Amino acid sequence: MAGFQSLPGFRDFYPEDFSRRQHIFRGWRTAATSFGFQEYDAPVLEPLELYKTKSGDEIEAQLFSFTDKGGREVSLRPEMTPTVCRMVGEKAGALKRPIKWFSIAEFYRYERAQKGRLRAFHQFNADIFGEAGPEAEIELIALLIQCLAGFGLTKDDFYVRLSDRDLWFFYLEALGFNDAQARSVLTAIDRYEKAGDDAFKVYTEAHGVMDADKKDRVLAFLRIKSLAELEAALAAFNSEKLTARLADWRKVIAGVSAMGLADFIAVDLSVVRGLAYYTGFVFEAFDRKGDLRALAGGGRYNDLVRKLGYADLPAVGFAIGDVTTGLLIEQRGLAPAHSTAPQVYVVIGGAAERTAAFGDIQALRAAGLRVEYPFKDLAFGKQFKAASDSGAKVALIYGGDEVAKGVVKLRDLADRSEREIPRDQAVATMRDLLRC
RNA sequence: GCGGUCAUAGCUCAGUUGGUUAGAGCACAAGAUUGUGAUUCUUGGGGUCGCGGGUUCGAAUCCCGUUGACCGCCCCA
Repeated sequence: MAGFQSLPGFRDFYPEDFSRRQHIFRGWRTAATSFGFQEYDAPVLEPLELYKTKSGDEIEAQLFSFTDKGGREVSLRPEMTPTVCRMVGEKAGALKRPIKWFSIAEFYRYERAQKGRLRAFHQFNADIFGEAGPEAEIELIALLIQCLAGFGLTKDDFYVRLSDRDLWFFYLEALGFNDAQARSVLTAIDRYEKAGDDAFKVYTEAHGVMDADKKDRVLAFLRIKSLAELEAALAAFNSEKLTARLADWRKVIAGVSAMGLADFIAVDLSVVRGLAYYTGFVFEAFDRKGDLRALAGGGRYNDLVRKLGYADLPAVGFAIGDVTTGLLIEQRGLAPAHSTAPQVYVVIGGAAERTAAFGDIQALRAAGLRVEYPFKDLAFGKQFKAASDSGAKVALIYGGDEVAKGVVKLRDLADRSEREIPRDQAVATMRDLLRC
């Protein structure tokens, strides 16, 4: 193969691919605006320091970073959260609360590409700033569900696992773990589903063998599958912190249930999410069959805006990726066939008829209809095949007889019925027929 | 960053122990068909066999390197 390849992990979007991508973006945007979120955008290139401050120096290995011609250390954005925190932080004093924003943007990570994970990908991000209570979680979880359900995906296709980092810390504290030990336990929890008992190796190396009774209680917590089980597990502890967290859990579950979305969510404390800046509820969406990577992930990050140098502003947010979402839509056969097909295909008899047709074609297009016609004179048979292949609903036929009579023949391409309409009513008739 | 599998037309693939000019289906284009589309038939364009080197009289085929894709590990904001 001569010529050039695209860079590893980067994709070309041919019209068919682009059409699928637009379908996904449209679904996300429709969901977000119906929830009252406002769209924003930001630079693709940011100071490297922004990401190091948020995630630590190790993050640089995973970034598309370089030194620009002015000697600045910069990076293509690997995520939106630090950027949106900056934007909100800069104007925090002037923004009405709650701040509900979303974006659809491309991100870049210097990682080995795998199924469902590329070096350049798009994400939908939604965040709520300025609301410390679980009302923000209810709103975002409902939006996350709608961002997938809007494509026709159901509770049998995906679900949202809900967990809570604060709850874990309070629970581990009540069991007698110190802070360093608790962090190490959470790392093990994160790996437990995949690695089994080996997940505790790091803990054992750092803090010695865990007391068998404590470990049982950690693993029991991990297996909790419902709010009722959670309440039962915590009943024995007389901890104000745990009681307060439990009250928030009841609010979230009750709110989501009242929206009729209970079947989409599962209590699953095995979700703790890798990086440590999450401060409360965390959640991830997965496909039910479990053969894809996570569809979406998010959680509360109350300290991040302050950590970046701005006001103390509570926040919760999530992101959905286009790659995994696209794979799931594809797998379930929910991808649309033609989203930008012409509505009208104009069939033209010859050179003289072409002149007549052009006037009407321009008028129809100016009226907002999607209209297509063949560049070259073709046999009628060819033109009807092309009309049918194009996905158009109707054909307008400009033959010698029609033009002479001042009419145009309108053919329904589905049932092949035909009728004549006066040329001067073509635009009005077509607008009416196609409802625009 | 580490390991495994793979790479032939736009797509899916065939190609014998190394042997002449590398094939098929689909797709695309033209014609049969100058006023009616999903059929059929005919014809056509399109390949430096991922790239580079080596072995050989001769390489799509064997060897080495390299690039990319897929799978797993690390990581997953």
